[in-house]
Amino acid sequence: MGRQILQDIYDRLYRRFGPQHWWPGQTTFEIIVGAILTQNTNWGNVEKAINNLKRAGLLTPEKLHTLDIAELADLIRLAGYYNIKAARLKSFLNRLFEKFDGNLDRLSNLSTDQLREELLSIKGVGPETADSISLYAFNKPAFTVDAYTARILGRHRLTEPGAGYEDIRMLFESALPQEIQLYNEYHALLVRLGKEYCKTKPLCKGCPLEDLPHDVNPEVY
DNA sequence: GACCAGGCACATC
DNA sequence: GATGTGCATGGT
Repeated sequence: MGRQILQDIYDRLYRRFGPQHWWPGQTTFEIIVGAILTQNTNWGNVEKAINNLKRAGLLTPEKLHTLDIAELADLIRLAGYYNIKAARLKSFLNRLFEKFDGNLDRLSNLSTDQLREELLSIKGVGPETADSISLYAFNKPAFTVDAYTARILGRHRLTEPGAGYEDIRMLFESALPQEIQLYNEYHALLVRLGKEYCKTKPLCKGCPLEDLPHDVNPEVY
């Protein structure tokens, strides 16, 4: 199963939606912070929280590393789960300063696999966050899977019902050329499709994949 | 006033 | 190894 259908889906999405210009964020560090703050959270709220940090002049590794965790939690309140996320940002920063001298370039020098392992060993960084940081902050070819991706593939019966994160990631990475720009655009397009047509309550009318075999029974996913 | 959102760690079976 | 639960805000 493979290359052909995944390439076809990509082509359909790109023709419909065009380039998505991800990640929405200017600096490497801003992308990392956004990746942690957006865990199970609406992106609009994340932007407000990031703007709070920007306005306070705190959106650098040094400043956030020094900042009191309670003050950090207060600044990111609008992103939800603020106590947990403050702790997660801190655990990333603690690793960055303890092992990499606070220098993001040193993290960037790791190989794709090494970086993935390093990120996954940080408490609060799971597979999706690790891959989105690898791909969008450090330009490594790590295909990023998210809830929309799993839902879309599941509804079109392109994955087994019990497929996990790694299964889906390997599906894409083995079927597609390992190109950073392709991975970047594909994930962003799947999110775009998910937001517009493939929420838990599906709106299949007008979906660019509407004529592919699919099952919108919520029991399936 | 439900239901949802670009997850993750931890407990329990 | 699979499944359930807490974490929290603002938008629809």
